[in-house]
Amino acid sequence: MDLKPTKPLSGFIELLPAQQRCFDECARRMQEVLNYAGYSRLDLPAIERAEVLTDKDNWDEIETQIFLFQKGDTKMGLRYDGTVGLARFVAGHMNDLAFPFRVYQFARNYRGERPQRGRYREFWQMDIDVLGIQNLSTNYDAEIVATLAQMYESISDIVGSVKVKVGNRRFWNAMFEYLNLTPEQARAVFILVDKKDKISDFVEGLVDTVGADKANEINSVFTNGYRSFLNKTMNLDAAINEMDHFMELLRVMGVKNAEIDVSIMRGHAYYTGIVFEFFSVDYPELPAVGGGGRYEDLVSKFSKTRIVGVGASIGVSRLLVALMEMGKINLSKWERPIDVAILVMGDDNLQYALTVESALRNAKIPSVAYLDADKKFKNQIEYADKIMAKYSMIIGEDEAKNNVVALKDMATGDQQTVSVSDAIKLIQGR
RNA sequence: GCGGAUGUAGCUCAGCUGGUUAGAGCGUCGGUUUGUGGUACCGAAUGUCGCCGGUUCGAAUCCGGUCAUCCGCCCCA
Repeated sequence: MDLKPTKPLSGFIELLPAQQRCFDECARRMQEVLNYAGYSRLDLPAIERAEVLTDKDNWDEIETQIFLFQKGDTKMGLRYDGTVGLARFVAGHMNDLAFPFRVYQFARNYRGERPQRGRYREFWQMDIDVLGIQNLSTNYDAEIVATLAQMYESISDIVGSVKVKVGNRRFWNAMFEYLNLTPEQARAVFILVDKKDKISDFVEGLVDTVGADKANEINSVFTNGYRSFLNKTMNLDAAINEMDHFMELLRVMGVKNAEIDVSIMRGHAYYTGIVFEFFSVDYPELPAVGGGGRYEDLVSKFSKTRIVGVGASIGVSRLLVALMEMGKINLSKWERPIDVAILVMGDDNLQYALTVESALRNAKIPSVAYLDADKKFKNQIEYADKIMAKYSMIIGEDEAKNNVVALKDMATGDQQTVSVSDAIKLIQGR
């Protein structure tokens, strides 16, 4: 008989138990930060109607990378991020929500594209949004960045520290207006700036697109700084002041490692103002590990009410799984879930062993009994060793008869015969 | 969709210019007298050498195709 493959599909992730415990702990800490920051969790369906996931505006971008399928006459697909579902949800439950609405999702998302390092077809993402009706102060933009920074900080002992780079779409729109670019030129420059760090012929590209003079001015944003465009137009002033105010708020909220980098654009069509991306300081080879920005009219395809907001996401898989695959996360503290292995010398002693196991578990000591009680002792203690139990508790005829256990410290090899209650005290260090 | 690399045991890989029954380490299972592990020793199981075709007396090895995986590009998080 042909054996079927044991590997998951390309781009899908499986974690080993210790890795999963580490992942869960990181997720727990980040969600704890969100709870204190007043965010409610939303757990939406992974599958949405195809018409919800796609529309004519972004069909070309999305159609090639989305998992689409059909049941009967219903076309559906797997969500590729949290934003679309959130927009649908908010539009449908506006009466039940209080705005500004702070909300997060921690969920698997799916992209059908070809995988590469740090990019998966199924991945966990933490989506964080603040939504307002009609208006929402850009102060929330700063607050959400501060919240993200705290989330990263909460796991920095595991994944290292991050820095955040801040850009502004509004600044570039004002620039394009100031330079009188055609929409086609603006779009081309936008893409060039977005890719600036990746390409070597940035300036040449600008010259080809807008001519030498304007290319020079655009490039001077990076050589002389964005503030050199103050006092040119009202919109430029507004955008520049917005960035400076934003950075001032980050400073007040204690965000470290924040800097303006106007080349941060983010490809998404829906961002309209401040945008930001988080990068690993300790592992600069990783792509952005999170980011987001301000958007307008998110909900317009579901509702006539104008909803604006600021959203961000943390690529949890990208960050954690990539580091695990690189061997950069010390998993030793996640590899020891069990404190006590109860070794049972023969079926006759099983019942007593089970009462001991219950006593340990009631005392909140993670413990497992080796229930193949007729297996050789050697196999049992090898198992205790393999799961890295701190203690073995050996239960044979004598122990069962006298209501005691032989407690063995697996690191030192020391062994003593004590009552169950004394064993619990010893294990708990009292 | 495009380009590059790689497909041999559960895992990591070795097999030089084609030559009989295909190897190592790790892991798994068993054993070194059946209440003492991490070390050591002995033994065992497991492969149609990714798939199809071609060249050849003979192919894991050479050639073509195909599929898959990884890396990169496009695009994106």
